[in-house]
Amino acid sequence: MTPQPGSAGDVLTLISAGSATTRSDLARLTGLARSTISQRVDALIERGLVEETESGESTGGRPPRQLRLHTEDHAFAGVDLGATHCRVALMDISGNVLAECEDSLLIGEGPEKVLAHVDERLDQLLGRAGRPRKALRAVGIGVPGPVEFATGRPNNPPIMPGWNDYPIPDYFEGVEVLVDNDVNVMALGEHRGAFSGAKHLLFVKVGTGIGCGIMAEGKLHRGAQGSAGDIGHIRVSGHEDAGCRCGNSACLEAVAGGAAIARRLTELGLPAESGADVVALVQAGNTQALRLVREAGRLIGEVLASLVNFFNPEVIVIGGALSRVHEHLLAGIRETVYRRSLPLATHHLSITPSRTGINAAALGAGILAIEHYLSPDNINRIVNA
Amino acid sequence: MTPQPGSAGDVLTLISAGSATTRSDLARLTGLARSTISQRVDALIERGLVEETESGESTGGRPPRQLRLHTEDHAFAGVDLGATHCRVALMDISGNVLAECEDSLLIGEGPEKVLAHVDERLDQLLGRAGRPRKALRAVGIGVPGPVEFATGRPNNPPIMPGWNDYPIPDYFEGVEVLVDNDVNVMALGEHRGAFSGAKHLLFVKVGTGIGCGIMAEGKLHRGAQGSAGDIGHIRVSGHEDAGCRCGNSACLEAVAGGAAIARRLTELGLPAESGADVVALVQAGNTQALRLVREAGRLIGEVLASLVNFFNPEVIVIGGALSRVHEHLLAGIRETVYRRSLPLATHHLSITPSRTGINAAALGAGILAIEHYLSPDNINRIVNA
DNA sequence: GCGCTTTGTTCGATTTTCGGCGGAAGTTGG
DNA sequence: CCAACTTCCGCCGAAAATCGAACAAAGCGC
Repeated sequence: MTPQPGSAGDVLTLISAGSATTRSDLARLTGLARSTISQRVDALIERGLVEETESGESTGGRPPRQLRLHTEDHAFAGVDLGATHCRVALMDISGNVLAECEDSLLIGEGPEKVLAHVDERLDQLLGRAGRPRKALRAVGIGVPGPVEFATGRPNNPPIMPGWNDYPIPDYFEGVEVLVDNDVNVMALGEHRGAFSGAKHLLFVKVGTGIGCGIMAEGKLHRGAQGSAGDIGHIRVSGHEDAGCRCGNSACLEAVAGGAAIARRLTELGLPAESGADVVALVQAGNTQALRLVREAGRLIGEVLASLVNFFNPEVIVIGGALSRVHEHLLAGIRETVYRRSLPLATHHLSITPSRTGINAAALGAGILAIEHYLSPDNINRIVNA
Repeated sequence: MTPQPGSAGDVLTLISAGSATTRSDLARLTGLARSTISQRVDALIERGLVEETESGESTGGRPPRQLRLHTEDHAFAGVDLGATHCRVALMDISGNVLAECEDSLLIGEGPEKVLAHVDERLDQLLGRAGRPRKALRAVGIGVPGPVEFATGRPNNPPIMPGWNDYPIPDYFEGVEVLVDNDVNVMALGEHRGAFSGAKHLLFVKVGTGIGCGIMAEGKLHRGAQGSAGDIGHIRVSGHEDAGCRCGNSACLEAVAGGAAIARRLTELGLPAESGADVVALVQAGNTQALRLVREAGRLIGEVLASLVNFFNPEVIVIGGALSRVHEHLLAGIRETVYRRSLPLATHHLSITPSRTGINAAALGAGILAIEHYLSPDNINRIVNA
C-alpha cells in the first residue's frame, strides 16, 4: 500500500535530486545495506530509469561508479498557454530542454483548437528530438486561470472563454497530463531551478495581471479551491477610483498591473497597450514610464509586505513580463516590503528577479510532469510491474 | 532510517486518529497481512500504548475486538502562558483533560520564576489525577511571542522581557518540551478538535493584539523564521494616524486590537483598559462599544480578505478574548471578507467562532505534545527499544 | 444444532534484507 | 614498479520480516 522507504522510488528520488550519485551515497542516505541498494539500482537500470556513467573521483580507494537518470528513453513536455501565446518545451527526464517552440495562439479559440495545436507541436518537437511519441510519459500544462488540479479542469477562468470545466487531460490519449495555473508552475520551476534550498517561496508574476505561486514546505500550496495565490485582487489603499474587471475597485491588478500602467501612460499621452509596451518605454529611457513602474512596485510591495508578515517566506521571486525591467520594479517592491514588514520576517528574506525568464512557465510545467512521473509511488508501480 | 510503512508507529497513528478500531481495519488500511498486524498490535499492547476493549458489533461473523489508546500509563500537559495568566491542562494520551488549573501570572517575571510556577502546577495536577511524575511524557507550551520551534527559544518576543533566546525546554528535566507561539497551538487545537476535515485553516486570535495560526495541508505552517501568522502588523488603509508599538502606523493591531478599542472607548468617555473591559461593555449592551467591535471586525475582515485570496483556506476560526462577543465581531469580518474576496475562494469558506474557547491554547499545546509523542518515528523508537 | 461469516492466532514457507567475504580498481608511499 | 591500503561492488549464506494457509474462536440466522 504505502511505499517502502528505501524503495526503488525513494532511491530514484535521491538520484534525481542529486542527493546521491553513487551506490555508497545511497546506502549512507537510506541506511540500507550496500547489497540491498545494489539490488534496487539494478532494478532501476533494468527498467531503463538509471544509467551508470564513467567512474568518478577516487577518494583513496576504488572509484565509485556514478549513477544518473537515464535520459534517452523518456520525454516530457511542458506547455505554457497564455492569453495570446503558446510555448512548448520538450524535456528529458532530468529536465534538460531537448527542443522548444513558441507561437502566437489565442486561448479564446477554445480548448479543441488550442489543444489540437499543442498536440501537433508535441509531435513536431518529438520529431526534432528524434524520440517516438510513445517515449512521451507526461505533459504538464500551465494555463492562465484557476484549475481544479486533481481533474485538470479550469474553474471559471476569467480569460479563457469556452474552457470552463473542460477536462483537458482527456484530450490527450496515452499520456498523463497535469494541468495547473501558470503562476503555480512558474513557482515550481523557479524553486526547483534556483532556490531549491528554500522551504517557503513566493513567485510573483507581474504581467498584464498579477498573480502569485506559493511554495510551502517545498510543495505547491494550491489552497482549498485551487485558487490560492490570487493576489491580483487584493485591495490597495488610496486607489478607490480604480475599477477592476472583477467588479471591485482598488484591486492591486487594477492599479499596478501591466494593463493599468499602460492605460495611465496612454492618459499621459504616451500610447501603450500592454505590459510589453510599458517595458519598451522604460527600456527607451522614458522617465514617466519608469516612474510608474517604480510606483507599481511600491503598490505590489505594500501587498507583499502583508504577505511576508503572514506567510514568512525565505524568497520572493519576481517574474512576468514586467520583470524585464526588474531593477525599477524591484526597487519599489523592496523599499515597501522592508519598511512595512516585521524585521524578524525580513531579516533573511531575499527578493530577486526570476532566473528562468520567458520560459519559466513552460519549464515549470515540464518539471511538474517530470516530478509526477518520478514520484516514488509511480516509480514503485513501474518497477514492480 | 526512515520508518517502515505499516510499522508500529503507523499502526498506532491509525488507531489514534480513529481511522481504525480493529485489527481488520488495520489490515485493510495498511495492506499488510492479518498476522503481521496482530504482531504489531501485540507489540503496542506490550508497551502499554494500546488496549483492547470489549468486543464490538458483529457484522455476521465473529465480532472484532476493539482497540484504543491505552490511557492510563501516560500523561501529557499543555501550558498556555499569556501576558498575565498561566493555564495548565493535564491530558491523557487521547486528549481528554484529566485536570486543569488557571492562575494570574506575569510573564514579565522572567523565565525562571514563571517556569518554576509551571513546574509546581504540573506536580499538583499530576497529584490530582493520581499519576506519577514519570508518567508525564511530553509538555507543550504556548507563549505569546515568536519562537524558534526547533530549539524552543523565544525569538525577540516583544512582550516577554527576559525571555529572549532562553532555552525553555532545558528548564524541565526528564520530559520532552515543545514550545510554540500561542496562536499556533490554538490553531492546532481548533483544527484537531472541530475541523480536522479541513486541509487549510486559519485561526485568528483577537485579543489585546491580533495574531494568526496557519494550518496548511493539515500541518502548522511556521514560516522560514517561525514568524508566520504575524498579521497584527499588516497595514490597514485609512488609519495612518494610529501609531503602533512596532514603530509603524496603521497596523491592524493598532486599530482593531482589544487595546486599541479600549483606548477609543476611553476617549469617548467610557473607561476601558483591556479587551476584557470591551467585552464587558458590549455584553452590557453599550452601543458605542458594539459599534467599535463591529468596526474592528470590518478592519480585520479587510486584512483577512487579502489572506483569503492569497491562501484560500477552507475555514477561518475566530478566537481570543474578543471572540466572546463574536456575533458582532464576526458580522464585521464576514461582511468585508465576502465583499472583498474572490467568489471562488469564498464559495466554500466558513468563518466561525472558536469552539474551544478560553482553553484553546492549553488544549492545543497539549495536543502538540501528544502528537509529538505519537509521531510514527517516536513510537517506532519506543517499540524497537 | 448446524452451516455461514468474520476475527484472530499459529506456524511453516517465502521473500526481503543483512553482512561478511573476496575480487576489482583505484591511491599512496617507498 | 610494487606492496600496502582504501573504497567499491557482487555474491551468497544467514537472519529477519512478512505472508498465507490452516485452524480455532465467536457470533448470526435458520
